[in-house]
Amino acid sequence: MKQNNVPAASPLPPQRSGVTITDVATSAGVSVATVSRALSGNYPVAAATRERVQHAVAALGYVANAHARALAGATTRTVGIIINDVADPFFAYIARGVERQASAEGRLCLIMATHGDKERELALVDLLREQRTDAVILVGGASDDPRYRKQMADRARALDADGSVLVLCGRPSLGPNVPTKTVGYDNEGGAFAMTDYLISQGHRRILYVGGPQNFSTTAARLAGFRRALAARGIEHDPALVHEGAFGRGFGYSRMKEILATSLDFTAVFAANDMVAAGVLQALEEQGLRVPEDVSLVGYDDVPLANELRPRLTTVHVPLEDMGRESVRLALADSAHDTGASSDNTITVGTHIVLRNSVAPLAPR
Amino acid sequence: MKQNNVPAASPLPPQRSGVTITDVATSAGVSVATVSRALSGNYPVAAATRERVQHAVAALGYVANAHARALAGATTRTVGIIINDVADPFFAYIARGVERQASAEGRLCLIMATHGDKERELALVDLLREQRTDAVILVGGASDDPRYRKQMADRARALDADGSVLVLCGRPSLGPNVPTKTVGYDNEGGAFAMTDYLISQGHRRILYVGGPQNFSTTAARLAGFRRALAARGIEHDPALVHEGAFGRGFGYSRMKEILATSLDFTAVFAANDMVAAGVLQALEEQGLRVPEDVSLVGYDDVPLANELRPRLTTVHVPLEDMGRESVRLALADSAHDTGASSDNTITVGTHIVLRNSVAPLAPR
DNA sequence: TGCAAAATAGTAAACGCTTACTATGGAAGT
DNA sequence: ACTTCCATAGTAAGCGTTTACTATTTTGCA
Repeated sequence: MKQNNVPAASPLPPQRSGVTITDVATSAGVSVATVSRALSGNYPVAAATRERVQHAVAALGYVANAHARALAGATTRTVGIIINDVADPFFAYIARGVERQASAEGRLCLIMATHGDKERELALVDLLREQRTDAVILVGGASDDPRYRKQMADRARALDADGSVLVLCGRPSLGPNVPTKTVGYDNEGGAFAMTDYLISQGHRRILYVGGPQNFSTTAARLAGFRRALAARGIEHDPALVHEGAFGRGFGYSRMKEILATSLDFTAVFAANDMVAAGVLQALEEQGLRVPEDVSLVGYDDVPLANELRPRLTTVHVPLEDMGRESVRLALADSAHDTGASSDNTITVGTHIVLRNSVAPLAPR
Repeated sequence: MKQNNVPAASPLPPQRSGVTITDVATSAGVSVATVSRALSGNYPVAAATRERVQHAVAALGYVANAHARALAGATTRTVGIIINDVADPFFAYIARGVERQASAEGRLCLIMATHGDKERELALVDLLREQRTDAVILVGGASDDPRYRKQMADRARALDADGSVLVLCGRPSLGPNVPTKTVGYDNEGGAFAMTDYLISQGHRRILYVGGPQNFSTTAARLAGFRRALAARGIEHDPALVHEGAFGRGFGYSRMKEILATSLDFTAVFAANDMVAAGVLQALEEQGLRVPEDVSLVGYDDVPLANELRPRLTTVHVPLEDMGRESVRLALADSAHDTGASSDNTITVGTHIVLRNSVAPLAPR
């Protein structure tokens, strides 16, 4: 079907044929400069000329070569975003915000996934650096490995030197002298509020399940959890915290294991909603009712939370907004650096949303 | 914090400083050609020289400019993917497959969202054309508007002429003479199988809810639905099919409306799992039990299906595989065009997965 | 009626890399 | 010891745009 009647020539090399601006210029009978100007519209071109150019463009199906443009011009009109996994709702919603805002600001969006591998993350930042994106947005918690931090800091500096910017979305600063922008949310505060709510419902022995170890997000949530306990004068039992991972699978399997022991608890604080879904299944399979027998809460408030039965009480995090703010902040014209530093940090709020997975502790 | 002690110079122009290959060459005391070769490794370079180059690269934090490389070389090592919405699991899982396979084949992934706007979709294809991506993957069902089809066909040809390729993932062909590749799944067959299953359970009056009108996916699913009915000699009642949209919101609101009428049905076939979730909520609010009072099935088998209660019986579609296959197919070396056309179409299978949302119809 | 100032259009120099060609030096062959 | 070859390295010509400059018309006004 792709055959025309030309006698099959020798196997063509992968010819990147492509209509160029020169073709358009020739076809319209003007110079390439004029074509460029007629298209970008940043320089006066006579109406008649512009029209001829547009006709030629349409006739030839010309579209500019973004790479040539990026090379000659100053900006690539592209932002890069690095997330763990495209299909994980936590990241997907942030990515949606990024994509929407980028698109609203006329930018394309280069997306890459680390699959939780921090070495890969470093490599991806370099890949994005090669692309000369206007910004690179790093999403989600980070490892607290010092070597890794140093390497990332180096990249932040390189990006800055290139006129780009590294924005940390939902992840802690790389240090006071590292040129980055940050949009964060109150992880510790959300965990505090949720824990306090559980306590107010009479719970004292609260199991904390999930979140990778040595990970900023886990650390912050756990800190809020512990602070709330301390604030109410409740002794902290290390046997009740079970770090591990953020997935549904981890929630399920770890809860199964715990259920096989005789650990005593009346509520479970899952490190995020996915973990909560796994925990819920384990509880369900054990014949334990939520919230009658055990209360359960999550974190993030992804749509899934509202589909679970019982509907999950959780901490709402404005994921999409975070994505939007990240690109807004990244693209904010920090050119007029009026000494008074334009704010390089945005913090969005979290709040708990009460649904049906928590019940007051009945006196036993 | 980004302040250093240098007396604030006059407002620097947005200088895209950047270490270039020339800097590396100078620093290593070799020519740029040698640096290029040492890095790409496609031409012999003395070990000692290569080492000096690598030192210089590391010392300067050099990364190649992908745009210059794309301009000079032949490929951009980038694939583009156009989806409806980054956060919709149907698309997110396909996107995950695309991202993973692209990354496995050393490609970057440019992702864009249409928000269901077909004009925007056309514009996005052009944007990707500007980027000279090695392939552009169009995901999900398509409008059957002829004008739109023609425009898309033009773009497919342009892409083909540029040495790129348009791949249709889960969407019908643009016509016999349009150069595209396709990875599809058996929409009609899945719907047929599911409907037949419902019938085998005794259901005769099955409500079909969801799916945009004049949309390829809707048409195919509905076709399978009707064919199954016909095969069993069941009269088709037009009052039972309610097209509209693919979202949870549509499923919920339309089901509410239907429940307010006296329409008679014993099972609901939701156009996809999201719609099913909405339908389920409406049913639940009405005090109807699933599957005791009404059976419910969905389509796609996104993870949500397994979180609903009852767990949703649905049609499994290997979304991630489809994404993977799309890039595999797109990047397959169709250079050795041995007359015998290498296959430009892949079709993945679907199958129904039985869970708990369907019950045999009890004789009333 | 002239002449300066707009308004337009053209020329050509980057932008940072890849790669065909060309050059150089020593190893190998006789 | 003198060619003939390799193995390396360098030169320079693009790749398709943008944009400072420069050149040519027009237009506006005295």
